[in-house]
Amino acid sequence: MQSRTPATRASGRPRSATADAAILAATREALVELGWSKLTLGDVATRAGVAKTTLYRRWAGKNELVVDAVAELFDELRLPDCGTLAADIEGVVLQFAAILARPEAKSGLMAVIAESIRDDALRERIRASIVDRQKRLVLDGRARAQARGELPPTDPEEAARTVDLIFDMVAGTVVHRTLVSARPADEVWVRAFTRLLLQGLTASP
Amino acid sequence: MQSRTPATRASGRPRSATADAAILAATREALVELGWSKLTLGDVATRAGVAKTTLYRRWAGKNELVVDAVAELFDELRLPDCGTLAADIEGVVLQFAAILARPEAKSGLMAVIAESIRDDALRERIRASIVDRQKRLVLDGRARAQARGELPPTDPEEAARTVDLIFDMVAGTVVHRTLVSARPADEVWVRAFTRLLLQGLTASP
DNA sequence: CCATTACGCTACGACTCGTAGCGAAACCGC
DNA sequence: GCGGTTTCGCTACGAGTCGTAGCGTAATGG
Repeated sequence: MQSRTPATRASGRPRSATADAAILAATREALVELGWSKLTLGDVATRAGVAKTTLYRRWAGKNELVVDAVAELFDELRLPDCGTLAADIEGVVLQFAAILARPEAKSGLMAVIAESIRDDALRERIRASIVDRQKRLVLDGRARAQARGELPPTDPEEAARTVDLIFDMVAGTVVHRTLVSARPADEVWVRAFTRLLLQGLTASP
Repeated sequence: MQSRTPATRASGRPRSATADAAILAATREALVELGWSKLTLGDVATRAGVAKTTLYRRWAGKNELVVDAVAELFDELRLPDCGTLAADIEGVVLQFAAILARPEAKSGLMAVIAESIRDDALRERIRASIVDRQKRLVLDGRARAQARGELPPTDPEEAARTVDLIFDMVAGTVVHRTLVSARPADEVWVRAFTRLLLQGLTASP
């Protein structure tokens, strides 16, 4: 979404909002049927019922389009309040895993992340529209656990550093399980993962 | 490497082994300079000094070629014996992070994993030549730690299940840190990660 | 020496890309 | 209503890549 500042807004025919929605939906549909590599902008345009040139007027290319299409999948992500830190983690990880289980997320997410390695602007777009919203859940969850007394209090500076680490552990582990090991992150697995994350390897069973 | 079973081996001109090495090296070179998306087989062939048709005789396509080229990067991965579990983990994670820091690994690994989502044969190829070797390090490291008495003994069945989880946590976290968060997995970070992995979130500082 | 396989080279149709140009449509302020 | 402005749909285009076929040559083994 390239937000058009009201200052820049001039008179003229406005862009169709329904076209935006149709294009993004068509992109996800094409991701499911064709996957990333065989997805073409011409095909998406046909599916959405718009001209190919309209796509190029709004997005720089395939990468940016897919980022926006996939980002909408993560809109539903919420931090539940289940009473304990363990339950909160299990709840949010299960939501995350459910999104990653959808074929349009699998096909699109890894591909755009791979592309972002040589494209800083794309990485920033992914960070702003996908990653940061996930990281906020970790931040909020940790703050809530400290308020409950489940975690030892730390100074804010130390906490910020740790949140980055925890975030990489949670998101990275679930992504690896789902996309590399290609096995489902179901309730049994999430429980074992949460226990390991909270208690560590050295804890006795 | 499509191993030719000696039974199938017939007479005729043998395939050039030096050509194989030149092609894989050229592939990594192209990955560094062009990245995954702009890498073409015609370009690789030119760099390697072979004909484009030779490439297609040995590999089914871009995906399989890059898997083999990237797999060689992980040959150097070894499990050190540093005396303690914590030191062993830090050592192997630092090696893994060093490989992932190389641009040819960054550009190629995520891309082929993304492709493998819609291609089971490719996923199997990645598993056999890249993932399984990494997982073996976790398996050996855990066995050694139990022999030292650093981990509580578990029955072999339970251990196998846990190794999968630990592997996803270690590999997933390092990959996410390096490729998604795009920050270096240096010694300071690895120490903090190891501590969290061993002691868990609830441990007091 | 002969069968067999790999190699280098060229050429090819099919496809996708991203852009340009055009007329028509939709919205603004006057 | 009436210009000015922007978007839209459509068509067409050169450029680039793909994967394959065909051919003559080079390197093995029996």
